[in-house]
Amino acid sequence: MYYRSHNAPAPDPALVRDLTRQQEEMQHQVILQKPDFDLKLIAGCDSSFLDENTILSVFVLLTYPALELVEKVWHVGPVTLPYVPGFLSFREAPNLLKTYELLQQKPDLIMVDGHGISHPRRLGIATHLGLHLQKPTMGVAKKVLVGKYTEPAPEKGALSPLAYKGEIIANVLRTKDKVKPVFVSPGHLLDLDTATTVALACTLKHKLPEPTRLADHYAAVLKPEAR
DNA sequence: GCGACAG
DNA sequence: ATCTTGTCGC
Repeated sequence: MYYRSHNAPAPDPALVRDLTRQQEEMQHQVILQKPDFDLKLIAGCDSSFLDENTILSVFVLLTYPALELVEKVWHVGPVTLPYVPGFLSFREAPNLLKTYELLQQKPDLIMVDGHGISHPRRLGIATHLGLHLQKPTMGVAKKVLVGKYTEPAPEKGALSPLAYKGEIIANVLRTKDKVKPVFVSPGHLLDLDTATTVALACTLKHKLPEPTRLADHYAAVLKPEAR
């Protein structure tokens, strides 16, 4: 159960049961291994809302390791489900998948704003997208969803494991000196070490690595034009 | 039973 | 996610 403000719509128990079962089945298809790609293009994605039922999804494509922006696409669509912790993907992934189709070139890896396997059933939105696209994905979240960890050292590059049910599901990574760390986890067709290395390699002068930072930026800046 | 809870 | 004022530091 989770706490919700009194005006928020109560999630339908039957729906939650169905979505939970879907994630439990998808979980068996997740593959976590060293990728076989030669990382040349990396994508970042994020969403924002124009109103309660309209979502703006964004995908950016950057070169790696130079991190130069080569493409930026966005799409506006309706959202049906409410936000329920643990089921974010069912609310935001549909429109992100449509946006992905707009990319002229496809990335070798996708960095998602949210969690990968650091999720109750190892099916955060990054994993969900990876399974649907059959493409390597990783998640970079700003807040923890599940698991325990100790605060990493205050210097950039410091990290500590996020443990959940005896497994290390993510790395709590300090991407900037004395700034709150981010939670890096593999989504699909990737391993934790590579995800962590890439996250750090994509971090320039900000807390968020460039792919998700730019996607987040455009998700906010494009709002006026999107309406 | 009491908290915690991505975006 | 979104709503919001002032405030700190490069």
